Amino acid sequence: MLDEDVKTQARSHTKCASCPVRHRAVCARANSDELTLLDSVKFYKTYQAGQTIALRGDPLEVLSSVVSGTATLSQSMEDGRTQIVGLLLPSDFIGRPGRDTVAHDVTAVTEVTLCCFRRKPFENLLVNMPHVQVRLLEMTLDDLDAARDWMLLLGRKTAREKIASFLLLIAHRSVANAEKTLANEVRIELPLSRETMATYLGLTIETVSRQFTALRKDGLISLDGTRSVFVPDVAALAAEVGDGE
Amino acid sequence: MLDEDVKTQARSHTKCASCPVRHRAVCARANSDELTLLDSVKFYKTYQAGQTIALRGDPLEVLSSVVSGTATLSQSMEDGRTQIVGLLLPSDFIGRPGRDTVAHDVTAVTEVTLCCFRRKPFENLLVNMPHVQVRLLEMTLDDLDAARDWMLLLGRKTAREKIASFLLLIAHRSVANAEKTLANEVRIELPLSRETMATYLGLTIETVSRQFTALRKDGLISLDGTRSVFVPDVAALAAEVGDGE
DNA sequence: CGGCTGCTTGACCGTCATCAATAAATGTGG
DNA sequence: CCACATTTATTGATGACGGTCAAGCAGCCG
Repeated sequence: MLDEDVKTQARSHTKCASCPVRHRAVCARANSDELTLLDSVKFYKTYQAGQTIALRGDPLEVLSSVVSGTATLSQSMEDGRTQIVGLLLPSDFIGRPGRDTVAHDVTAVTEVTLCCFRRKPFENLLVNMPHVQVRLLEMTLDDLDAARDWMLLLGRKTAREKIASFLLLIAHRSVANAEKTLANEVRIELPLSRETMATYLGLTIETVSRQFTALRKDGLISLDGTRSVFVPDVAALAAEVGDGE
Repeated sequence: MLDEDVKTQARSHTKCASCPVRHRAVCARANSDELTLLDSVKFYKTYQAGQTIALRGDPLEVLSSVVSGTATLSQSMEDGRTQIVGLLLPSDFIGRPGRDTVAHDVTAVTEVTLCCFRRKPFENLLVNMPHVQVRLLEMTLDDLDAARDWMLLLGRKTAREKIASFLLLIAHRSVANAEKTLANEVRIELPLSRETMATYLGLTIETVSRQFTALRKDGLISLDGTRSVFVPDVAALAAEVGDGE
């Protein structure tokens, strides 16, 4: 992990009890004893939009949960072709106990605040935190399912279907806070630029842009600026997905 | 899971001690106590090539390890487009403790023998098998890394790169038994048909076939029949991958 | 107001999918 | 073991989808 350029306020602590991701993150099922353990070793860290949080191959010294903001996991080829292999939204876990190097590049796309644990102490504590251990397995399995869903998107879906899938994914994840169900119409605030979306969807920026225009002309979405999307008929957009999600 | 058409010899037991995947599967780190527990509840089951092992949405009653043969995990859209999201080779684990329905279709591509555990008893035993629990998390994390590597392949690689990546993947996995390193030249026995490869690589069968002939004409591989590939210069083939694998 | 960055639109082209016709491999019954 | 049928693989012709290159446009900040 990179330490430079970290804001000074970054290392402020916050009580777990008032943590916005307390009930969704790796600590979701922790009992009070476990929470006390975690609380004693955690520290916050904030990254600015665009900053690199970790690079593949780096020594893996810190594990963390996303508290706020959006980050990406990505994988690159030598010639620069890049694929985002995971979106990291609040409550997502970064890093892998039992491994000593970083497997994928991690980048902040908005300002990101992480709740961090040094890896070794965390691994040692883990044996005394069975609920955390179980939650970690559960979250990893969820990530695996999500990755496999994305493989269908990358391998088989058309550009239009990819965009529709992405919009609905963001819609779902942003209401996940409250209820799990979506209204008939939704306003979505995109956390990603066109370029980042393209990298996530296995497309180019031009194709992403064209598909947004096409969906707008077809009345399936309307745009307010470039980051705010209004979906007047969620079911109609969902019909563009093909299936699966 | 489907019970019909299962061979009668299928439920024969085999001692764990003589199991070919004893040191790589979910039981790899099990101590003798844990192994005794597993041994008491496990049963073998064999599926013929082409048989469906489980379908998405089915109640998830059985977890298992692949003992021999090859199976696929796949995800389909309503119109029939299908993406294979995981190859299941000997030692791989099938199913997910803590979930009650099957997440992906599982299909035998060769004759497959599974070492099965009923889910509920297995989950109950799991709390008394810490080494199995840890191994399961480790294997899940490995699967996640593999899935993410595949996302790069599906999203960004050319057809030629995909085929080269696939050949090397199979080469690596088939020598994983012995040492982890590859010789200068390798003979690969493909466990998959052209069609199944296409479904795995996000291509069509025609494109797969064309790329095989292209690689053959370029002297990077030679074919003996349709399933046996000889790679005279592994490094040369690896140079076709672009990166990553 | 200019300059920057990010987005959109257009013209063109390449890779891979589609459709279609062999060819090779595999299986079956006489 | 060979004729025949069926499945699987290869090869060809053609076209569409999305990539590439390039120009214009919009929002943002000094």
